[in-house]
Amino acid sequence: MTAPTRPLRADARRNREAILAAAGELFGEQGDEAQIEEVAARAGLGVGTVYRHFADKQALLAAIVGRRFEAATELARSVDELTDAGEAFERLLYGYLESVCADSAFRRALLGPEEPRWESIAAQKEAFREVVSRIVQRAVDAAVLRADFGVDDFVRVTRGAMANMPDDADWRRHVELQLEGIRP
Amino acid sequence: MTAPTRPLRADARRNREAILAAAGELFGEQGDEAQIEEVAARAGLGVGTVYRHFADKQALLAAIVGRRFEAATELARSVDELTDAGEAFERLLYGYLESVCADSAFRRALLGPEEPRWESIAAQKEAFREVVSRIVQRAVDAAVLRADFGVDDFVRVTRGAMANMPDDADWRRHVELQLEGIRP
DNA sequence: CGTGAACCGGAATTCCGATTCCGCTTAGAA
DNA sequence: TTCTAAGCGGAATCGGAATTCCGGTTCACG
Repeated sequence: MTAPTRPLRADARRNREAILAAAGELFGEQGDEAQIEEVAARAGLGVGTVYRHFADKQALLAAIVGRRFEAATELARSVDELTDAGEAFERLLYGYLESVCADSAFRRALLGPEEPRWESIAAQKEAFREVVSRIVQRAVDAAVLRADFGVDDFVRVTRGAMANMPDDADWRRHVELQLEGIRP
Repeated sequence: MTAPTRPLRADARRNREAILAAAGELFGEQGDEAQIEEVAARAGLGVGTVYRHFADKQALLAAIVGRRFEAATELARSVDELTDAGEAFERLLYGYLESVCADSAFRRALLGPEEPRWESIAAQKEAFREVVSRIVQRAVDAAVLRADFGVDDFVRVTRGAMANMPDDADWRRHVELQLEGIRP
């Protein structure tokens, strides 16, 4: 598949990071409305350079969102170490939602419908889902969550909270209400 | 304010309705992505005619969304007639959500942040909110809802459900879970 | 150093949907 | 029936953002 690509030249690698950093900030603030030209400017580069590293805007967006998923998966893995299933679940829930709250591109990617648009990060999504699934199952077994609660419900609850972002007080209140409803 | 506008010519009135009908369908299916040219085509008219009736795309969108709000308010008023406060609340909740589910432009207008964009329908929104407020209050007084439940929570819960649309099974399940959480 | 493959910058181009413009048509008052 | 203000159609224009292109620059290997 991926031909034996020789490593990037040092400056190119640096620039690539600068682009990802700039895009991370801008997409985080403005979602996909942020413009490539602005990303390039914030990275201190020309648009041409952005396009040398990413085929198109969508690819850049996907790179960012993919990273967020990876971070979320890492969070999930780390809370899964906790002995207390209930605590693991709550930490996952809030930790995940906080990361979503902080990035509107991530948020929109999650709230929007599955589109062919996000094919490229299907693997990351799946990885996250798997760990979440495990944590939810543990919480159910520990009778911290109602017996019929499943991963899909986790998705519903979190999407619900996202719909009340970015105001912090707002979504937290909504999560509290929901927590009342998903206990046994 | 509104100058003594003489009534529209018969054909113009008919066309205006055709445009609203076409736009209602298209925006309902595709949200604001639907194109004016398509609206005009479905109404069997030219784009110029659409612009003769509505200043711009946003105005047309607002006209549609405003109508949805009015319908929702009417629904709310009618369930407010019911004696049983609990039933009134549930009928409002589900009735409202069903109408939202059926129209993606309405949904997006509700899910998106308040923008100056929707100024023109502020009155309709406010009217709806007021009736909802009354119904929620009755439900709280009747101890059908937890004492600290307010209109804002109604907004949170419904936004939450919308985030899980348009799949029907999905949002209904989510509402059920939430209902568990908002009872006393 | 000397070279050339990799890179970079950013003006120019492409795309695409909203909006305008104006000559033609028609309802409906006289 | 006539006349004209109100309406209509849709090609042409505008605008704003993505993407391309290519002459000039820079790393890094010999």
